[in-house]
Amino acid sequence: MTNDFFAPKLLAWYERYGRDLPWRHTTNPYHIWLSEIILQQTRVVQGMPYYYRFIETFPTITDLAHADEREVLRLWQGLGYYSRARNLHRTAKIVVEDYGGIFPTTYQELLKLKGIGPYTAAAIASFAFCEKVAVLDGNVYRVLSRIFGIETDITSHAAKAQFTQRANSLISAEHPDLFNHAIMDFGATQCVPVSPQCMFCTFNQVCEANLTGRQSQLPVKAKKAKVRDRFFHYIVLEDEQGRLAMRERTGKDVWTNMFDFLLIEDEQLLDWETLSQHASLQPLLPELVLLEESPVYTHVLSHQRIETRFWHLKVTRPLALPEPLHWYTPEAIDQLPKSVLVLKFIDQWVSKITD
DNA sequence: AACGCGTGGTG
DNA sequence: TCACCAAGCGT
Repeated sequence: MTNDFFAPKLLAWYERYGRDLPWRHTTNPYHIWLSEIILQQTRVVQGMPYYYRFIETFPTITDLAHADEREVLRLWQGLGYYSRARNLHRTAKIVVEDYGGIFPTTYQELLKLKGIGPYTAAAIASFAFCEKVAVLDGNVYRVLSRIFGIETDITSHAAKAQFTQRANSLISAEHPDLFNHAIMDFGATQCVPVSPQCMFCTFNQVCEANLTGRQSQLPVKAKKAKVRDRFFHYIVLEDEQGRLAMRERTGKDVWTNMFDFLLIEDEQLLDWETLSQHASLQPLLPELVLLEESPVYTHVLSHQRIETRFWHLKVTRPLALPEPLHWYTPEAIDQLPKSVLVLKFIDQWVSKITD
């Protein structure tokens, strides 16, 4: 199929079958930026409520810039990939402080901002400023690899260059914004990864994958590495006023700047006999009574599988906590950003104390 | 330049 | 149970 034929056909499909999504009714770069960050590696249904909550809580980028990172992370809680929230906040501050609150308007300028890579820069540039630059995301890889029968491994750098070129050679000059919305929507709803209904596809007479029955083989994608197994023992200290000892995570591990409990990690799950000999517990043990040993929670991330047991302990006398732990009331805990793993424990703990 | 970074849904 | 997927980015 010729290049000239592609865009009109795609746009005709979009006009009829495109989804009606809130961020498609605006050219406000702040709203578009926010939606694009939320939607990175995230389904529309999962991101939608977060989009509304952020717009409501931070109506302008200035409001976002003036917030505490903790508040931003708390609002992001449950969405995952939390560096997106940290970078969102950093970039909001930079735009407000260094750009006078005015979002950069070109692909090249947008690329300089933290958290904005090639995909997001193209999305904002085209949707907010109608720049003629093609987006390249998982949908676009899939659609182009199938229609044009491209067998390059899409995780490779060669593929990135090849598909970028191809997409930019196809993009509509009159409606680059609509074209980008359309090709992603087409991938998301028609040219789906598994069992696409090619019978009803507007491209089925020209699609290389359909014509040769290779839908399930395209796009070609290298296998991911196996996930790592980890074993967490969370020591949950509760004082006589019903407060819990929590700390902010630091470093480059998962859940940076989010809150959890005193953590003992090992190569395997340990029983209390062994766990209680751990050095970090020795100064505390004389003041502690073991209340409950939770079942094992298996928390699966894209790259790790974390088996966790929570050890709920009560302190019998006022206790000076070792840094960086601090006591938090249930109300304070609610305001802290927490991983879903920690949330699961907190939720059953709260339901227990409130009967 | 591979790898680390979440969560929830699906077949 | 498991592999794979969902609008990627930073290092």
